[in-house]
Amino acid sequence: MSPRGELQNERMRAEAVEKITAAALSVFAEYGYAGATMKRIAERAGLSYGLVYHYFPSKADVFRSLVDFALESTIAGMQMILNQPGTAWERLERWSEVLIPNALAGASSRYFLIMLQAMTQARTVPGLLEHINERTAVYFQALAPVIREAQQAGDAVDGDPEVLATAFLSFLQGLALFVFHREELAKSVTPEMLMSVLRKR
Amino acid sequence: MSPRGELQNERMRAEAVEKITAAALSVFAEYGYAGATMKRIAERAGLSYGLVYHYFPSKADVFRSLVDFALESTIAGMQMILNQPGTAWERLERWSEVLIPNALAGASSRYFLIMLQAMTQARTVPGLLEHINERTAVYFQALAPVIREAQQAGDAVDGDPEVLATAFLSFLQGLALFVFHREELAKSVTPEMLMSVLRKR
DNA sequence: GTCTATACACTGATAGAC
DNA sequence: GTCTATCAGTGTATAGAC
Repeated sequence: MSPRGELQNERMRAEAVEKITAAALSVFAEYGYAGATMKRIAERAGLSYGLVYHYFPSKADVFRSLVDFALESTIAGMQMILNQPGTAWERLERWSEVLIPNALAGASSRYFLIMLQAMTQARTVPGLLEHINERTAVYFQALAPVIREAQQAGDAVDGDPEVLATAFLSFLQGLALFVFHREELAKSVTPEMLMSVLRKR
Repeated sequence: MSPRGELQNERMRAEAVEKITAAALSVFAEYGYAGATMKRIAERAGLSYGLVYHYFPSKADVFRSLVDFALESTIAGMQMILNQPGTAWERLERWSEVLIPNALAGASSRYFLIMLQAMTQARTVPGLLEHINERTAVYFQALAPVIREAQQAGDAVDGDPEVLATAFLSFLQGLALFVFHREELAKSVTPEMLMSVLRKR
């Protein structure tokens, strides 16, 4: 029997981590941080209990990695869209059109749930709250100037751009929550409704 | 020593239940259902561990009583305001003006957090999810006709009234979430912003 | 790299004294 | 009515075999 190549090992590891991450995503979204168990994550991943600890030092670290991915990928997506050409209002509209399906359907909707779980009950995870506050600040830093630009163009309603950004993001997170309980209704909410928070009357 | 009167006993019980409820409200809001412990609730109430179980059969029951109070009191408040005289739009505005401060400040803001916790991670509490879905249906049943009336009067935007109600309530719940992380910003959100979701353009 | 078995701490709930 | 002590169950994390 020839020894496994380093490349093959790397692939096995990547696959295991992938399985654990996917399972953890669904378990945390469903049960919350405290309610989720490592046993359940291992089962849903189809791996043994011990192996999860081979790849992640602790339950908190599994959760942190999910939160980080959720934060970084949405931030990257936002910045990409907001930096494209077009008027400020058009760029905000384009972002909404991406955001709404993401928050309400598909795999990425789970990440919105994870963020919700993290924000509501991750006080027990050391440093997580600070990290979230730090990274979500980026949303405001990126959004506020665009909103201000839209105000100057006469498209967006008057008011503190950061407050408007807060309203916008709150609305979005709230929608992700309602998908669980009123799925059909929540999925009928349109990007236009989200934009109505910012639109000049 | 004269025996305690029945009246005095009743008062002691009411006081203990009050203390437990207040403590549980803050602990559940802070840690979530699974993360909260009966020990912590007893400590925060300033009572012994055993006494909590003397008044509540289980942790789930403590939580359920909070969720129930949150649901029933907001439903009662909503129905009272929506049944007052005035145009449909005026009544919706009046409700928003009550809702925003409630969701964002004071003791009742905690109840919004409890509802959030219940909706995100109360799968483990038997029957709770069904109960929530049942009772929140009342919101839609009460809101939809008023929104439809406002549409006919030309004040509210077109679209399925239930979907609009979903957007409205999602926004509100999302705001309650952001109070924890961006308190000053969230508190600057106005009833007018909430109403913009429904307003005809 | 993957697994099973186990140590150790914590939590929900109960029993029984005062 | 209020308390302390305790039981049974569960959960995180680790050890060590293959």
